Amino acid sequence: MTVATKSGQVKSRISIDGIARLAGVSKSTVSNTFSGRKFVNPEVRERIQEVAARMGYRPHYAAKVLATRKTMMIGVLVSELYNPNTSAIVQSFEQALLRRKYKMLLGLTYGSRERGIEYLEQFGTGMVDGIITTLPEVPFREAVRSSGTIPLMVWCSVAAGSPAILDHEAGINCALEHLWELGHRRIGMISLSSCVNVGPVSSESYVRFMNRKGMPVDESLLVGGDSHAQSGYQLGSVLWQRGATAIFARNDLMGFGVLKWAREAGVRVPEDLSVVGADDNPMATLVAPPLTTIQMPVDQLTELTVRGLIDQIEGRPPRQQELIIPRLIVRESTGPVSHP
Amino acid sequence: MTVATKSGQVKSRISIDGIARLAGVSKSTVSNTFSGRKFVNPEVRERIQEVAARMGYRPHYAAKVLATRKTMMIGVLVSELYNPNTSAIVQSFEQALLRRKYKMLLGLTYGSRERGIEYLEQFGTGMVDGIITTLPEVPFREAVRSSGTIPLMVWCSVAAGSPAILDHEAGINCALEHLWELGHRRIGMISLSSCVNVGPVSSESYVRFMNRKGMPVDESLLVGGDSHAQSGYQLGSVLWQRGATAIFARNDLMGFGVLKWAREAGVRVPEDLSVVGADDNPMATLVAPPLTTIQMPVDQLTELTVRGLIDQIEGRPPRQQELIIPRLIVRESTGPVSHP
DNA sequence: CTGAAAGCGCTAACAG
DNA sequence: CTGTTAGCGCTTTCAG
Repeated sequence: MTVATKSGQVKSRISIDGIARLAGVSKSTVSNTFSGRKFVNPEVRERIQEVAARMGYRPHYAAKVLATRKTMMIGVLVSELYNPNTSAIVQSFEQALLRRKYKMLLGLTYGSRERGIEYLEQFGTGMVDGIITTLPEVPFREAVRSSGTIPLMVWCSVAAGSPAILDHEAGINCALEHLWELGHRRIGMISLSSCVNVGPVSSESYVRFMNRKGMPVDESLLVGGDSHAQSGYQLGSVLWQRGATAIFARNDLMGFGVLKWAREAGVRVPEDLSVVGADDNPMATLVAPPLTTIQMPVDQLTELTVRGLIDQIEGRPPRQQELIIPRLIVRESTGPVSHP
Repeated sequence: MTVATKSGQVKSRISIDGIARLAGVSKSTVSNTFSGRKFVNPEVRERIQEVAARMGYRPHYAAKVLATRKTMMIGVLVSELYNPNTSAIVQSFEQALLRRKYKMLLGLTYGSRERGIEYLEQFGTGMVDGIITTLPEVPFREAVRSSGTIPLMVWCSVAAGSPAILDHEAGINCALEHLWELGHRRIGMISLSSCVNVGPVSSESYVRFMNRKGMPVDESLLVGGDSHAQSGYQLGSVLWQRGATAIFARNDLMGFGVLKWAREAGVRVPEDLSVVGADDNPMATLVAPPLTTIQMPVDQLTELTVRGLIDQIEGRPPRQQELIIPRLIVRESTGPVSHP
């Protein structure tokens, strides 16, 4: 094909035939020297490479894909990048993928189911070799349906037989136990309202914990947030008014929000109020005070899901699902209850 | 092509020929009903759509690309997603791109020139219709060379005739003027050491500013950071020891770092020390105290560069370059000098 | 309005 | 070890 550039000259992207002709060999030989799949006489190989370099030849991606049925791309779907933890996940995926020579096609949906479906359908046209979705708003079965026959992995989903899942209940116990030991008895929790795919709901774990401690549960201490700082900011105030001496936010961003509210309201953390988050968000050390949190071992989780996906793409049998146990990271936002 | 799934059944991805045969029409008619480029008899069209739906047909991406030479993908290159401001940029690109039906192939380089080149070369095989790079470590000319003939836009670059650039000097003046008015005379600045493509160096602007004020400049107040919070953390201490009463960090992440250091060192912000950042990082309202900063109008910048790129892809002439003037956003990290 | 045929650029048997 | 020959699935003239 020839392309006219604005400068008026005509640049023609040279193809494998051109190189073959110029080097006086056949297409297959050129193909072989580039793919390295077959041995090519060093002399001719060099000649070919020389010509290719001179002409600025690059094997055309789509043509290769069409012939080999391999795109070496993976579609990754997340809601948005506003949460630094999500960015960390995306970044970690990119690394895990690149290690295996795959590239990442990133789709953001901003919580829109429609957009998610749209992306899945497009990915399903053979745009990618596999898909990873973290979308809470589109359940596994539907994701599979929209994407067609492409291998698909859903992030930390209980339902989908994903290769790795986080033991949320263990994480919750971990946080609650920490607070309990510091003497807190009125512990507020801000859970994530919209979390499909994630297994048992946080509040159930909370109730179980309190039962185990022989403690009656005050339902008014259990509220649902939308994952953004803003909702921590609002709910922090609510929970404080209801007499909480500690707040467990189910993600760090909301934890940041309660920290911000506390600061403005003049309640001291951790002297007056303890707060723990969850994620181990990259920013958790930068807020004031640095946030105690339940760690999410991002790299481990992404590595396992990518490995699982590639296994599936390459036809290997699925491995045992791994249950990742989160750990507590104590920083400065938690301390003993003050007894007035 | 047929694919054997692990369940033993054979799923064959149906192609346009299959649909044509089943619907009793020719390939071109099927093609036309899908692309909508030509009128197709409603009856026939419906029959085709019915068959296609029943068979789960999807036009194959690579084949279409090969035939049309349009990938509808744009490669975006950034160093990493650790800085929430970078994430905001990426997110903004995704939106601007999606609005025009383009998808985003995201490459991260972690500051590695090699990785950047590698990505550019791969993009250059026809994987994308255009490229946007924000990489400071690979200069425009080299980026063009590695990517071949693909349209390429570099983020806010002075050198590259990009459609939008930030007026850095104006931003610096803005910050400095604000501090000056608050009575600060010993103002430390943490600039970004590795910023190619970005125009005049920050320290020069600083010197010009001070000259204008008739103020001798103390070179020891000018230090270079690496853009991460850690370097703000260290350099904050250094600058404080050198007697700075205010610090201007050339990005918010470093600003967060000096805030963190100050807090640990017991220096109060803004009573003892004022700090201003630059970016208007999404996290700037969440740190304590909320950071005064020089705004980077991310959406505007991305919209302009995307528009410029698409213009170039579709052969439209380049438009006038726009100079974006950043503005000051005053929050709580700056205040009047204290005179001891 | 619909069909036939010729590619797009590359790979993959299969011969030589 | 190298060349020949078919496609991969879709678009696109160009006739009918």
